[in-house]
Amino acid sequence: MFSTKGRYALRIMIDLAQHEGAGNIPLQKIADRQEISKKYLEIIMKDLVKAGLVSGASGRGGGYRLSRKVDEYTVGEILELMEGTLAPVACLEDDASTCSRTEDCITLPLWKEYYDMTREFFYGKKLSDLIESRDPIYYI
Amino acid sequence: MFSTKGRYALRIMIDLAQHEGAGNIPLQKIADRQEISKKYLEIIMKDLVKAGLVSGASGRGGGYRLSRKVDEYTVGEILELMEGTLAPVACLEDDASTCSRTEDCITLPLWKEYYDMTREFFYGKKLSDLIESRDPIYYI
DNA sequence: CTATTTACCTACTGCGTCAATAGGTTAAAA
DNA sequence: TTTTAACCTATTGACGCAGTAGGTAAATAG
Repeated sequence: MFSTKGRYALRIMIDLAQHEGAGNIPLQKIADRQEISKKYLEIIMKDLVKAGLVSGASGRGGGYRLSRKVDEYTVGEILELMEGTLAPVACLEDDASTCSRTEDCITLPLWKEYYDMTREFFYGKKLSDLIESRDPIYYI
Repeated sequence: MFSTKGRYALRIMIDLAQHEGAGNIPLQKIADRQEISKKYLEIIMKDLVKAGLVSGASGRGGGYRLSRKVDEYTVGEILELMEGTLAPVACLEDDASTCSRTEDCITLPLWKEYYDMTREFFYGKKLSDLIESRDPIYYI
């Protein structure tokens, strides 16, 4: 199960993408639109800023904006950033301490195959793919 | 991340499959071979028995055995039984109470597609597939 | 220069689930 | 009747998730 952090982060990124060109977006706006506590979103934003996915500006007229073009983000990198890993088992994590059974673990190839499939799936999806499939939002 | 329950259950089923024809397998044997506490395996076995995947026999000469042929189990049903669901988000669970955003949730199709892919993957793998790919084990 | 707006920072916490452990009772066979 | 093994109920420590609370720093408007 994906945690709220990963799911909310994705929704934040989509929200920012949908309001691109509107300058900096205050977090309160996103919180209102997405119906998520602003306080909690702060935690998620911190990670997104730290990783360079978005940039924040303080003060009046401040807020957040995407630091790249919408089609230059993959869903995979967003999820992996927030979840820590997309691996289905600990043995497959980057920093996994090799367990004694690794050599002839009969289930490892299964997990590996699923892991590869998962990464291909999420890294193959661009942020823009999620938005383009929807009807455009018009601002009057 | 899959929990130990799901992963251990799979290893138990593989162990039983590999020792098919040897009558009932006492849980202590499996615990020793898999290096997992017998006490903990009892919990998992209870679920497997309850679901009818294996059958247990008490008393001397007792133990557990598969209730079907090895190629009549899918990895998916074993994992889903132990994990409760394979859904990546709660909204997709069978008993999910529809949330207010379901109608125009922009991320739902993504989760749905991943969920479908996951189920196809694991239900497409038979227990026998995991074993046949390995060198046979010889008993002297 | 001051007030306002906004991001940024550190710390804390309730809650639930995971991963077991403990200690028994029933069933069946030698 | 003793041994073997499954079956059953209860308990527990640790950890992470999801969220709160309360403050400080930065930037702009007036």
